[in-house]
This record gives sequence, structure tokens and C-alpha cells, in this order.
Amino acid sequence: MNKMHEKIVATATQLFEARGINASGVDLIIRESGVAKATLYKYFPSKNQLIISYLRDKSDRLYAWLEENLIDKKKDSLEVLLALCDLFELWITKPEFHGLPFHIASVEFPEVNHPINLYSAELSKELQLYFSKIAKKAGIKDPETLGQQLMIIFEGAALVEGLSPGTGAALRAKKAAATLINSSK
Amino acid sequence: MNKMHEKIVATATQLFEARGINASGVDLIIRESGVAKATLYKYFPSKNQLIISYLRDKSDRLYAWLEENLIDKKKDSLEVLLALCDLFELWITKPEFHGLPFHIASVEFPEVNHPINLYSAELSKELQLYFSKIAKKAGIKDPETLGQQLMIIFEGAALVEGLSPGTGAALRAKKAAATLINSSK
DNA sequence: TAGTATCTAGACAGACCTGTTCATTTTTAG
DNA sequence: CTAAAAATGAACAGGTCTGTCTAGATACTA
Repeated sequence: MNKMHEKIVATATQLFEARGINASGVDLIIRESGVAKATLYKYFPSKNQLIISYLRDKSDRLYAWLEENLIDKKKDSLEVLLALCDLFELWITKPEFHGLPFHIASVEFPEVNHPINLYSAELSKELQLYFSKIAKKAGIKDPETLGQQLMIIFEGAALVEGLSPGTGAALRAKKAAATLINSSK
Repeated sequence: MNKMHEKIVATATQLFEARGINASGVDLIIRESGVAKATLYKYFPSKNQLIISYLRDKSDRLYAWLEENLIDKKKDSLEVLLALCDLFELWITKPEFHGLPFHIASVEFPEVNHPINLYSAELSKELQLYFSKIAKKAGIKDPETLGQQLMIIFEGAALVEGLSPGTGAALRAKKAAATLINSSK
């Protein structure tokens, strides 16, 4: 895509995840990215639009990373579902992980009709659908239920891992997920 | 306690949960509570202290409500653990529920050394301990693991319920919790 | 009723926020 | 090489934020 666009999103991503979205002002973003304010406002008509671009970008990258790592799995087996859980455990224990972006955004913009809250809800549903789709392919009886349950577990794990790092939350979440998958065959 | 203190915390609670913590300025809190700014700053030397009082108060009320509703359960049985899950499902589906307070606070103040982030982590550990304690009394083999897993599930459910209301997240979380409890006997 | 402690309204400082504008410089393309 | 397009830096407007301070009204206590 566009070089400036990318640079701004990359810098915003860093700042949003390190300091929070509301705590990362436009002046800080332009200083850190070395871009003029008028340029930022050329590519993003408002800070809200920049936040939405950041959320979209993070989701895209997550799905790309998941697909890349699931490519060699049999698409219609429990194996792929368990591999997905492994990947989530890996993802949320990475040192650079800072919580599910759309979830953080929905907390920072809690008003139900705020565009960022609405978009966060969309991304959340998207992720839930992704889980359910893979559960269905794996032959799970009620894939929608299991899909949502797995998402609940990993969202919770992301939270607890962030709040109490090093207490094994991600690993225990994965084990809980495995138990649940086995009970849902 | 003190009347002013209570009134300020009550108003702050309402605003924090409806609009977010950072979006609820001191000026708004005093206007809504009908208290002078100097009075607020007499009881709370800073807004941070008010936030911490709010977090403490919410936790206290939660534990009091849980204890009150668990009082007639046999303290050393699976029954009490399942009742606890029932109560959490009930709690997070209440219309006035707006997410786990300490979790929201930790997202709004993500810097790891910020006093509110530190206090949120404390409250999170407190809740995990509460789960583990009850799991232990219920005779669970590894109560610490199950305690954390249950907390992960209900934190996740609180999130998903908030982000996608009406999709049955809380109920499915409770069923997942029951499955997990049965596998941990 | 007198005196003390408490609360009130409001102005104020100093910092930060988003978004706009404009003259100047740099980059790009033919 | 030249002309158009893009990016820069800086100032500006209008608003918000936390926290301080003061002068006067109100409430409690003895």
C-alpha cells in the first residue's frame, strides 16, 4: 500500500499498545513517526479512522499468521482445532502481546454507539466466527457453542496473562480448551 | 462511613461504569454528585485515589454479595463451587453489569507501574484466590489450576457478553465451567 | 447564641487534546 | 530539467483535563 499510511499505522500500533489509545495523542504519533500532522490528517480524516485502521490491520495480521501456521494441518480433523489452541497460547504469551486489540478498544470507548465500539464488536464476532468455522470443519457437534466457548477462554486468558504475567494462565487456558473440545466431540 | 465520601464514590461509580474512567472528569463527578470540588479533593487527594476507592468498594460489594448467596451451601462440597458459577453467570448478565472493574481499570491505565494498574493486578489475584479457596474446600485435586481456569472463563465471558450481548456467552461459559469442574474432581 | 469546622461556587493555572491552515521545502514524474 | 504533487513545520483555535485557591454560606457543637 502507501508508504506514509503504513508508517503511521505502524507507529500508532506501537504507541497504542504500549500506552493505550487515548493516552497516545496525535502530536505524539506524528513526532514518533516523523510525519507532519497535515500528512496524517490527509490519510486519516480523524483519529478515530486511524484507530479503526489499526484494529483492521491487527486482525488481518492475526488471521494471516494463523492461516500460515495451520496450512499443513488436515482441515477437517480435531488436529486443526487443537493446533489453533496451541497457536493462541503461543500468541498471547509472546512478550510483545498486549491484549486483544478490539477488546482494549471497546474498553477505552465504552459508549455503545461509538464507532470504535461498534467496530470492535464486529471484529469480536469475526473472531468468534473463525473459531466456529474451524470447529465445524473438525466435526464438532455444536460448533457455534464450542467456538464461542474457546473464544471466551482465550480472551480471558489474554486478560489474566496481562494482569498476572507468569502465572501460567495461557497454558491452563489451553488445557481447559482441550478438555472442552474432548467433551464436545 | 462518611456521608460525603460515600456520595462521591457512588457518583463516580455510576459515571466510571457508564462512560469509562478517563472519560469521567472531576468536574463532571462534582456536578453530578452536587459536591464542591474542594470537598472531593479533601476526601480524595487525587483522582487516582478516588479510582482506587471505587475499585476497592466494588470488590468488597462483590464478595459480600457472593458470601450472602453462598451462606446456605455446604461449604465443603461441589455444590458450593457450582453455586459460585451460577452466581457469576447471574452477575455478568445483570443489565447494570459493565465488566469487571479492575479489568477495565487495567486497560485504561496500561502502564505496568501505574498505581492503578498495580492495584488492579492485586484485585485480580484476590479474585483468583477466592475461586481457588472454594475449589479447595470442594475437594478439587488441583484447586489453584481450576480456580484460575474458572476466573479466566468468567472474565472472558464478561468481555464477550459486553461486546456481543444476547449471544449467550454467560450461559455457555457456565456450561464450560461445569464441564471443567467435572473433569477436575 | 457564639464559635468552629465544613461545604459551597467559581475562578484560575498549566498542561494536554483534536483538527485546521499556510507558507516553504522536498519528492516525484514526464 | 521542469512542473506538479506531496510532505513539512509551526502556529492557531477551541476545547478538555487535574488540581489549587479564595471568599462566603451553612451546619454542627457547646
